[in-house]
Amino acid sequence: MTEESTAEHSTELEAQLKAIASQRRLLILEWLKDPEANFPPQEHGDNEHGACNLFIVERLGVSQPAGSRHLRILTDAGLVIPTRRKGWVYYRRNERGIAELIARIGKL
Amino acid sequence: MTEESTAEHSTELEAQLKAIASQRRLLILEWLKDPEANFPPQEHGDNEHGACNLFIVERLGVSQPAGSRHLRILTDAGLVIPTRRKGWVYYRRNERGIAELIARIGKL
DNA sequence: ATTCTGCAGAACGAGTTAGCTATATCGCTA
DNA sequence: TAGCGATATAGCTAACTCGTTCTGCAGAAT
Repeated sequence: MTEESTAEHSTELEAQLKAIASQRRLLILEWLKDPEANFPPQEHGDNEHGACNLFIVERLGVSQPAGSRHLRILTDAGLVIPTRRKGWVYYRRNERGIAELIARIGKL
Repeated sequence: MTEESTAEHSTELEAQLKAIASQRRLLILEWLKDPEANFPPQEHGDNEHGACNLFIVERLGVSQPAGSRHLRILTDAGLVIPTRRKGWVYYRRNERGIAELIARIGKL
């Protein structure tokens, strides 16, 4: 940490902006607003953790590695949170990170 | 227009997001908040129209064509407004466009 | 223990982006 | 009209993005 220059800040903001500057990733964030409505049923309670990689990949219509990378970019940007559970990885929105990004952009 | 799918929306939003997903273009927008403070003096009143290409280029530390393209990307995204005047082109923030973008992102 | 399933990484190709130099255009001035 | 200064475009290269397929790894199930 101990970032003092604004350059680091800008770099992080830039990474977040690039993360959402993609139609597919915008869709993922939109779908994750309501996992139960947008994805097939999962085991009881698992929707609380979001949706698993496979469902997202299928709905995006891209290969599994491609979807995996999109989710990684969103994760690295602090916009989604992965949860490993019983062999699957569920992704849910990081509302805090998203709110922070929105606040930063609001100062544009 | 009768846009039926949300794709059109997303595409335009995506273009705007890509426009600001660049450190250099973020800097331009920041500097244009206060042209008088960030750029050399120009003819009386001209700062009201923003700053000319040359000053922005010099401050960015890139070649003139590179700066020109950054400004074009911001213009196409509706985030800055060019004003031709006496052989120069002054650029100023398009506060309305910026506010619209911020509002859209707020719905993330 | 082996096998199967879900996810992530490596490696590659196509398309895009960002920088440069050189050249063209455009408006003002003489 | 000719010339000059400020911008924009053309053409090129390097680097990055996003898609693919193939491979690797971890945990569950048989």
